[in-house]
Amino acid sequence: MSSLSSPSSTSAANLCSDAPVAPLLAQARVACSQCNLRELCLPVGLSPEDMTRLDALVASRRAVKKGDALFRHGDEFTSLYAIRLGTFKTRVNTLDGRDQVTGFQIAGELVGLDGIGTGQHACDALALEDAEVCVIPYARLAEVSQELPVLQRHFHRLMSREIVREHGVMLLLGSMRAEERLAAFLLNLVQRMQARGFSSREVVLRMTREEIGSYLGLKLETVSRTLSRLADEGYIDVQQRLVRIVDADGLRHVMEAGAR
Amino acid sequence: MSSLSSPSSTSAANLCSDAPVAPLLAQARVACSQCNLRELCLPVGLSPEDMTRLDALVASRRAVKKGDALFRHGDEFTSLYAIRLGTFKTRVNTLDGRDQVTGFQIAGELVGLDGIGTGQHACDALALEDAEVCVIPYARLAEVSQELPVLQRHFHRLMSREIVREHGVMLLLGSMRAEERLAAFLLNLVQRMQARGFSSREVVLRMTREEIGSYLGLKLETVSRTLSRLADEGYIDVQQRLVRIVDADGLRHVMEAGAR
DNA sequence: CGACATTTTGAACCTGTTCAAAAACAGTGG
DNA sequence: CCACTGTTTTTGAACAGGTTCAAAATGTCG
Repeated sequence: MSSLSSPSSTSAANLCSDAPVAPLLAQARVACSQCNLRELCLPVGLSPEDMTRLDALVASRRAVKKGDALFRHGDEFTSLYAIRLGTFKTRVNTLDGRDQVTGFQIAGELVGLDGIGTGQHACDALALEDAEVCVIPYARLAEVSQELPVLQRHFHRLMSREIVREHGVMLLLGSMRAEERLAAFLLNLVQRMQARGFSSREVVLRMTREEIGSYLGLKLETVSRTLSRLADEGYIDVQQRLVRIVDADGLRHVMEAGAR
Repeated sequence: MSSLSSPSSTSAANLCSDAPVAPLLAQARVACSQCNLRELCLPVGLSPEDMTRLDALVASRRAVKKGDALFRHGDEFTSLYAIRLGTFKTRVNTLDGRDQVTGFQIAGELVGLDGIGTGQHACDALALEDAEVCVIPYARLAEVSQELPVLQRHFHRLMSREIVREHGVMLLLGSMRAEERLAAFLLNLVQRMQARGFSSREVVLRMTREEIGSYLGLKLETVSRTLSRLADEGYIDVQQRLVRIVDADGLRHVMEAGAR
């Protein structure tokens, strides 16, 4: 299971770091069928035979160092990326210098769907810590899913879920107050970590207050203040980037408080 | 399916109003290949032959009366809907009574993608005026696109574009001020209408100030006040629901003003 | 025409922002 | 390992944009 914890920098170390642009991992190809994220990632629901087809599809792995971009707005779209290790943020930005974090992605999640529409990526994907992704060439995925209805359906489901996830963010941005946004954010994060075998009581925030603020439509000062308030009220315990969930039900209640 | 609808429409005229649930239009099937929206809708980029396959796919039409639901949150997902006529809003709502308009859809646009993920619709789609849609059974679309790579790609593109559109809304909700939001909203609407052959100088808002407010994360009073302000400043001319764009470049400037 | 919904406008209020400064932390090089 | 520098976080105080509450005006539909 992905060592989300720790500076893992050393483990992502043995890569051929001399590759000019996309450092591909030298290590033996680990197939989807062997991956411990297969229950969360693309292969969900595939039969063993179908999974073999998928193995052939995942061309390579790629390491992305903390702070580096997996892709950037405007880059030609060729592949989707399944995160094996690490955390990413995606963000959109406008010509006039506005930007907005559109999501944080962790192991087992897919990034790059934004590029299918125009053939160019519409956002940046940046590694918040040293990371590793599986490269899935879209053209091949399209071919294979042409023959594998199960895969096609699953892929559609993934895209649809991304749309629905974004609906949720719109709800949050459009109708929640700062405390509610933070509560929702933390609960969501913990829940996703839990699905990956991590504690449901603790999260290490891989992103800065400013990045959280951008995602939640708040200023970093507000994020900081609001976390402090949630701590004062006894819902959480904040120690820098380590957040302990003291009262999850209470947090859920906070999240729903503003609605009537 | 839903036809939450009503005393199934009289004005949607010549439909077999005895249909139990979904009033299907009796009139002769008008194929995609004949539709004047084909350059905007699903068929985009299909060859004449491929278009014939698509014709076979579109099972029926359905009329939806103003105020009625095309589908509702929780309804079983079976089909996508291509809007032939009229305007819809989609909205999500939470158990605790919050809701948020996630988009306004007009002729040539597709609704229902939210349902693919779970097999149930994740939002409501409501007609803002009497409307008519083409019903596209998802199972058949999946089958056909299995054999028509072009269609598959195009469908992927549509979903991806929806994701990117929502990124834009997140940017708006997360980082724009009221005046900027309204400017962006109006410009976007006008632009879409223009692509359908309508004036780029005038729009009739099919939705209330409250609905606009929900979409833009503002209260209806703020929407009203802000429209008045934009009018005072000479960018637009507001007469109830009719908005005339007096100075489009100015509006664009307003939209970008807040960014630095 | 009358009942109801929508829109506009005003005034007080509140939440989150802005500006500012100090504290805590992380990474670098000696 | 420690000192040093730059970044991130916290907290305070004044401010501003949008909300809330309220009432009047305008529209819409039966």
